[in-house]
Amino acid sequence: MSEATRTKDEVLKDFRTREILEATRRVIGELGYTEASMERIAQEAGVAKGTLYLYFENKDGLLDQALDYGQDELGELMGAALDDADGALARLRAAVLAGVGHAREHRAFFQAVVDAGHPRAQRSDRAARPHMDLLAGIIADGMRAGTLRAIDPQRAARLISHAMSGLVAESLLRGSPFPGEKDVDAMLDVIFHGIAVGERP
Amino acid sequence: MSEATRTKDEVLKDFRTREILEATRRVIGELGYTEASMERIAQEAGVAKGTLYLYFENKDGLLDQALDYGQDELGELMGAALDDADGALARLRAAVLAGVGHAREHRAFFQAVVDAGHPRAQRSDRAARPHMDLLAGIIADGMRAGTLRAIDPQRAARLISHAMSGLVAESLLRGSPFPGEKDVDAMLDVIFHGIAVGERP
Amino acid sequence: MSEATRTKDEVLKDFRTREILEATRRVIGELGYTEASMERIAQEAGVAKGTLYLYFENKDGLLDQALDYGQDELGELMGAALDDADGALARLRAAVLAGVGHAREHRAFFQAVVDAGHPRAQRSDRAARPHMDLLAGIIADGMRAGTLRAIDPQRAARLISHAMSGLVAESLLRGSPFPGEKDVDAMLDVIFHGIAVGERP
Amino acid sequence: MSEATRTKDEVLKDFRTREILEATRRVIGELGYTEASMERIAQEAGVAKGTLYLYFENKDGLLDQALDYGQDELGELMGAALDDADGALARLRAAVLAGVGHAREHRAFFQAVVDAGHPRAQRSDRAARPHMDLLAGIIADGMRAGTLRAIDPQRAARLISHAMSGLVAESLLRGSPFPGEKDVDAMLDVIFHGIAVGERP
DNA sequence: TATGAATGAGGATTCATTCAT
DNA sequence: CATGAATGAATCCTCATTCAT
Repeated sequence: MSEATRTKDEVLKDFRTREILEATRRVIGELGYTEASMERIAQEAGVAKGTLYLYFENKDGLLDQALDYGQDELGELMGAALDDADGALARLRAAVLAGVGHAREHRAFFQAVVDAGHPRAQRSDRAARPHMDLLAGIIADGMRAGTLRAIDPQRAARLISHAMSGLVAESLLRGSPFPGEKDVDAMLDVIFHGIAVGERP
Repeated sequence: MSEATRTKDEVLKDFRTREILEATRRVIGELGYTEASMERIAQEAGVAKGTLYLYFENKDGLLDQALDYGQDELGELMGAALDDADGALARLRAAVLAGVGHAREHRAFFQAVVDAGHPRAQRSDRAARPHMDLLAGIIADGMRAGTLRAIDPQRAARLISHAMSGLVAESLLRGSPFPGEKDVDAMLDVIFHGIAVGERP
Repeated sequence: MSEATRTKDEVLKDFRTREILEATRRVIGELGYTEASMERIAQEAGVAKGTLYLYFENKDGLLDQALDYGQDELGELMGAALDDADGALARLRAAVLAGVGHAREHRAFFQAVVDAGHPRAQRSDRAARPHMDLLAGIIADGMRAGTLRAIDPQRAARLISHAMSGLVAESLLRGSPFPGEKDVDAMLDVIFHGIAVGERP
Repeated sequence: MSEATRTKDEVLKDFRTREILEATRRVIGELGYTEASMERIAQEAGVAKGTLYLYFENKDGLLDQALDYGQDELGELMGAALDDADGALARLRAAVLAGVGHAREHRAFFQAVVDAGHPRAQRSDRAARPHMDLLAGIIADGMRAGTLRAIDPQRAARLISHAMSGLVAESLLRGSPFPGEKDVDAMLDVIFHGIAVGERP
């Protein structure tokens, strides 16, 4: 009942919370957003349906937090991938590859995390998405370093994010193989160097 | 009488079909895909629930056709916008502006139409999306004319499409003003000229 | 507009009425009672759905009259079969064989016609079923002629009717071959001679 | 605790299952098969609509099991009635009286249970009806004991079953008083001793 | 009279949420 | 705290019936 106990309880609570969020992600990744039910999530998390309501307000809250959780993780993954990369272009490439790798693990869930147009995304509390800030940061750095043209980093970051999302989405849509390095490089080639011929503005 | 009558009936049927599809689009645009109910769509179309089933097999069929209808309309709008534009870049710009204009009218519905990752999109019979073919065509022409670099037109078209979608999505997400010419141009600037400095490959 | 015309109209009306009743019977015979819809009946009769309501009050009325129609026809069929038969037992046998023959043509419909327990039967205006009166008549005659024991003709007639119905029902239920003469004779053997051994009361 | 609890839960579950089945029977008895709705059954059982789906797969499953439940109960009732009866004829009479008694309690439901021609009966998993086996057993015994003629026990059992069903059905149809001992005896008199005069085959 | 498009009440089923244990 | 049985609002869909043409 002392401080230590309370802390232990909180740790436990955090642990359970995370477990449920990861179960939620797995279910969304497997069944898609619409088909994810509380029943199925509870099953996946190994708890009873009612328990979900001890940790989350309601379904909306659970899904929103699962999104946020995914956002954070995606941001961290992309951030971690930067360690080995040098220069803005290489760093952007590493980040995107990490993002696509994340998508390979979580499929449908990835869409919801990245896609700003997703019905759920519009309701989420959190407008800022960490991985976008990360991309924008790299771009801003690149501009300062003279590697990149003077452009709006936020805009460019969004563009890259949506391009990455689209890459994955297309493969899901067509049932074609998951995008590999070649696909990512082809996409980045356009974003890095443009499609036009001749002088740049 | 038979022929005339049949034709008249068919015209009427087509008219009603279109009315229902447009009502469906409005409802999707307002409530999103998941929340669009047959009840609500019927209300919006000014018909009874049962009437929807005279024109469409079931809910899936209605939503699928609404998507196709949106796809076609978007393709036509973008195609029509090309008449006044000269050169690949100008034509791409015109097409994207037309697409964004379409989105202004239909908001959330636009997402479903453009977004390949949307759950519904994966079920639709139609894998090809006309507006993508259109964009790819412009790019291929531009390459032949020497205005554009040698790239994969399909990939580039997808990139532009997703960028366009993302542009709109972000404004919906943030509640910020709808993207105008300035935003489109900033986005296209990156795609046209790339973000990198220096020699192109 | 004169009497002749009205008569002609009436003839036409009767003709249509009969056509619809026979279509109804075919549909019931094929799909069963529960699955028979106004749509399907209209289709089978070659008229529009609305037309059914010009000839019958509503679905209940149509089904009831179809039952009555079947009752009358069954009675007539069984009556016609008596011409060649001599003696009460032979006449009963002929009647039952005719009834079973009718059932072969109309299957599920027959059940509804004969089965007093059928949900519909309980609502029908007509309590008396002609074929029962016919059977009762034969029995009464047989008693007068000394061929049959002194029993209640009505009760015995009902018993035979239900036995006949059961015979057909079992074959429908088991998917076994339709009852033939052998099955009918085995059933009648019991009713004619009883199952007991020894003196009769 | 685990075993005891599980047992207690199972007992409770069985109890609820039975309650719902009996409610179903009451509703069928009152409204007939076709008109029995899940809504109404839930109301009768004093539970919510959704609860029905915790105990039964769907409507078909519920109705099927209600039939089976009725079949079993009827068979048990008829079986129990045999204890006090001696000799094949007396035993058959006791069984039929028990069957009619069961019908008095459950009226229209009884029809569905006994009537092989009922649409539902044809779908039920269970082709064999216990009370028929019981009757057939008595008859076979009687034949061995020399009390009954050499006949097909199965056929004779079916005949008796349908005769019993018809007896009840007629009283329902006519609104006449429920069949009493006198009616049963009159019916059995025919089946026991036949309607014909003179030598038996 | 005949039609068949339109209607909307009604029915089966699902699933987020609650609450007694 | 945890459970999961129970709930009932909400949803899709069918089909008997009506009515303008």
